[in-house]
Amino acid sequence: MKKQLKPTEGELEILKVLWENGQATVREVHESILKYKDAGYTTTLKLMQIMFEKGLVTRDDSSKTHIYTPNVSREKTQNQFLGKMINNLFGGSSTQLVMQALGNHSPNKEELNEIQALLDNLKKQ
Amino acid sequence: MKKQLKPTEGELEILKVLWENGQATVREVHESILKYKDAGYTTTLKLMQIMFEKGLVTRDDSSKTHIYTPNVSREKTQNQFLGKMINNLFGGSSTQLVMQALGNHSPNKEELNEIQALLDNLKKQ
DNA sequence: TTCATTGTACGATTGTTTTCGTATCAATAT
DNA sequence: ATATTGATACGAAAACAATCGTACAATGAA
Repeated sequence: MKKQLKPTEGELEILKVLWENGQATVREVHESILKYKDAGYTTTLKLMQIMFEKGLVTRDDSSKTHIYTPNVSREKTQNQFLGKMINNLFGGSSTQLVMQALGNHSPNKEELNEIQALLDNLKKQ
Repeated sequence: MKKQLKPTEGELEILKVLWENGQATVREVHESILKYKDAGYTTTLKLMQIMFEKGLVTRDDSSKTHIYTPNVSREKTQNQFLGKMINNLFGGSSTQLVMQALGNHSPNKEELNEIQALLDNLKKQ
């Protein structure tokens, strides 16, 4: 198993769009990013090309407009970042991270129930 | 209120040591980092000097060997990174992050109780 | 056909972070 | 006194990330 490389900040923004859409063209990704920040089209393009070289995405270049697909799972990437964070910032304790996240970004009733359900499940083991 | 700048990866490693020890010399920080990765002493030194310039740490240079103290709180930094992560990787849902963290780094019984307590508290509101 | 539009490729520049070599100073031991 | 040790300062290079301009190809409309 090859160790997955850590996407950069900019790459993450692109992956986010790809994860949400399943796949996308450069144009689509770019439009999506434009909604919240300024950027040149070729900048996004270049980044996506680099991501392709790195293996973070695959692409279908059978037609003129290439279609990109994420090649790393959102879950794996989430865990990668969570792990780093737990180590660097929470002294290795995932519980600390959970507590801090819960305390600061209070979930609503429904979400609380979801978490409760998961918690119950963990307790059973 | 001045917006706190986001420490880099390397800066975070140093802050980690400072947070754990309350304060430390360059030598101490460096020894600590050596335990898990290779690095030159002057590299650590330079980084800490830069962090001083940025205001991430303060230092007491009254004696030859300077003593560094963190100048950003661990909590604030944690939240800063949590927030970024929730946005970039968890579609804005802190609950998703919590679920993922709980599911993948299972806490022990005691920790489960801690979380339960916090959860109960949140439910009351 | 010709022109405008919409794409990709890619080199070059800029900016940021990390790394390291060298100079230098202070304290201490010989 | 001088050499050694352990510290800081700092410039410069290396590595990495992001940005952009320009060239060029394909497509479709006039």
